[in-house]
Amino acid sequence: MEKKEPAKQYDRLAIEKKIQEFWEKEKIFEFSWDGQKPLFSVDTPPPYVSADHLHAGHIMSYAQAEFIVRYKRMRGFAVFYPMGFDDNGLPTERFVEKKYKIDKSRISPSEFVKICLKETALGSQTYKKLWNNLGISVDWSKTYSTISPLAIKISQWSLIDLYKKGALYRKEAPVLWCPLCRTAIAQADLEDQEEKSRINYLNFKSEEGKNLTVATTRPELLSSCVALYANPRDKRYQKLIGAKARVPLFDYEVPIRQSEKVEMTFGTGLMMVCTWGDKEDLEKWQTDKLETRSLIEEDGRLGERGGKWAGLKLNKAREAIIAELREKKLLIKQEPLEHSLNVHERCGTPAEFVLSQQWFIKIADQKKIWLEQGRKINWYPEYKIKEYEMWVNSIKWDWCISRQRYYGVPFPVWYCAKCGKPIFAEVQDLPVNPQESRPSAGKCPYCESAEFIPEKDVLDTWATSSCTPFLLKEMVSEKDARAALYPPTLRPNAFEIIRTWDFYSIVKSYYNFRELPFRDLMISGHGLDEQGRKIAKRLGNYISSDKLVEDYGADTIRYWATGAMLGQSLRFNPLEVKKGKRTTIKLWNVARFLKMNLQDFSLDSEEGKLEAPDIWIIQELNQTIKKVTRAFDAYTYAKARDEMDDFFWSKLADYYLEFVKYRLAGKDETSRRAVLFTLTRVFLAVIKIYAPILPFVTEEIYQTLFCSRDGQKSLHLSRWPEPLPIASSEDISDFKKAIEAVAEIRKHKSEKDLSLAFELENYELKTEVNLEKYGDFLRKVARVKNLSREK
RNA sequence: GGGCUUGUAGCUCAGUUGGUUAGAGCGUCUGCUCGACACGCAGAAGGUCAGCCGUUCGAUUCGGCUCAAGCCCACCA
Repeated sequence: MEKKEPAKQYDRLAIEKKIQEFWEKEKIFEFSWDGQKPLFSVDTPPPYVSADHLHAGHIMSYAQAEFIVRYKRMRGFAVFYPMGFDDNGLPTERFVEKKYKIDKSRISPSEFVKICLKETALGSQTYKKLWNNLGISVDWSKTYSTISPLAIKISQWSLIDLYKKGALYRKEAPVLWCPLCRTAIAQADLEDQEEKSRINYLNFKSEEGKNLTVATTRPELLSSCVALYANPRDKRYQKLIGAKARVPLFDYEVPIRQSEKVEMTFGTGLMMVCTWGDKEDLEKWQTDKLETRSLIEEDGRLGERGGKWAGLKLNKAREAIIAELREKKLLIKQEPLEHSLNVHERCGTPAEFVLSQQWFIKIADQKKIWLEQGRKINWYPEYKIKEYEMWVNSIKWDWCISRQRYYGVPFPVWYCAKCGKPIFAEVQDLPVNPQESRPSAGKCPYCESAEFIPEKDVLDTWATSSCTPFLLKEMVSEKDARAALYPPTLRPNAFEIIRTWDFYSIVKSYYNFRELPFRDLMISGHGLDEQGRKIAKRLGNYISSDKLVEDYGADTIRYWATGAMLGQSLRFNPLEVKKGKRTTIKLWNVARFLKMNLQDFSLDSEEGKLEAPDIWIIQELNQTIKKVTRAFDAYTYAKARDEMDDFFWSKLADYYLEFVKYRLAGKDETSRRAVLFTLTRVFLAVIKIYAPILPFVTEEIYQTLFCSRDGQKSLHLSRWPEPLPIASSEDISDFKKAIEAVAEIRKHKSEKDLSLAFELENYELKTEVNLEKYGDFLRKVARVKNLSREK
């Protein structure tokens, strides 16, 4: 690099841009493996296509993982850091529908898919730009898309493998259904939402014609009622158990049954069970083998059984039925009720149960295995495993993976037109789209028929992304590396996808390979606004990530991201960002100082004689290196940053640099050389320990000052610092008294409103310092002519 | 109702394997232009470590309870 006097002010924009281009041009972060180095591979969350929602929280989460990546790279690991884009499935469809205001009934599936693909390409460009600006050291030659042929192939293979192993099955059952998205969904796709509703007391009739009042929040399901339940200990209803009741308005009989689970104090103590209004209904229906009177259609309207209300949407039907009940004096009363509903997390629509044929992966019966596998993973922070365990324990049903949508990974299966049996694609034919091809065998292996019906459903988006641990290695051509890259070392992600991405990955890796999907799991928290609220556009507290990086600079924003311990949420406050900016600039200025003094100096000459401050700073540095290393090893980047700040600001900048200025300006060449030797080595180590957090400014300094001396093309390819050897055996344990003395004199001057440069005529020290040893040093550093000890 | 997390300076957060005066940054205040840095430097003020009870010679730290906040799960008849 050309030798030029650095600009007086740190030009953050220009330098970050320059460094970014340098990394890209020189392919600094490209994966290469010699078969020897230990590998460190990262299974980064493939973000969704819609990049326009990115904010401080995303920056925080990706940066926190990236600190570790940069650290590991410098520790000598061959880092494999690919990036993926999740552009498949429902989230993408929802995004495209909204953005283009598309009514899917008026557009062909292929048209729609085209738009999805276009948006996907746009989205990945946005991400690439942002991550580059932020200094996320991804190997951009290794990117995947979850709708790419490779991803389709892998996730189809995984399914076929699961089918062969008996973990995948198809059945007709009441499944969780989103009436808006018109597809089956899984338990993990549900979210709670508080709802203010009403509980309606309405009259059934007993066989004797007496009123049986039942409380229900969902009168629209009346025509799917299949039983009433009472608690066997409830004296009011004991003699009714086994008898029948007549359903109002629809006038048919249902049995009255008993269950311990019925809360006697809730409502009237009589519970109406429908097929199917909620989980409880489903359970009773299953265990007591109740009649099936399915009602809700796939579009969320009442079906035929709804009588004159058939075809109405559920909420309309509810109002109409309540009106009729009221009119016929069958409605006794209404009470307000607050409860939470299970809604589809993608669209907020209350989930229903709809009877349909779907594909499932067995998970509900193997909770023990999932818990065991979970415990084998290293959780950072450790307590987050509780969230996983709680989720596993709350699983009620197998994982429904078929979606009645068209943008996604197709199911690799046909059904025999004659015998109806599923015929899976051959592994060597993958990827396949059954709608565009036929089974390669040509005929059904069971009945020899040659007619097939292709499966139209696509896979749950998580059924693909849960394959990323074994998809990643497929991007590498070297065979040995492939084998070594599975399972990946680290998975970093935010806590809300523990129950989806992490859990499903554990399931898939277990079924497919009897392996863990990753070794370490880093769970990040959320970025919050200044008041501690979630960041959301509708709250008006949203600042785009592009703007954040642009306004504050990558190093500064990254520094902010160290502010939260792993797993904790972090508020974004523009004022808080200051410290990062100051640190960046301070590093820059120390580099200028060093460069100024190095101009006429060759470091090829000998070391000089180290003096007490030199030994002291090296000792301090060595302690710091150890602490920072330990902290990064434990993924506690916040602690690492604290340690380096403490050394750099309080030891190096505030003290050491002040201690040595007189020696640098002085005539004693031996002393001067000792300073320069110490300073270059110490500062190089400082640059290196800051490199994972502030990669831009440290690289710039490395390039201008250290590149030729340290011998690496980039700081980020250089070796992590080891503690420096100290040749001298001089005991300097009393030097901290000298430091105290300096502080004392500084304080004295400050109290007297004097400049630190002001030379005191006389000063009597309170600090017990060895003046014979450090008197000269103190007189020069603290600027006192006559220095003595207080008597 | 259950689980997890959090509660420390005005604000954002460290910390304490139980031990003299509890730390940082931001903010505030007082000063200071020494050849790295005013995007700076030196200093100061500011805390019943949420509350109560226990264990202990000693508790901010350990245990129990209470209160408050956040997240998740359950409740949805």
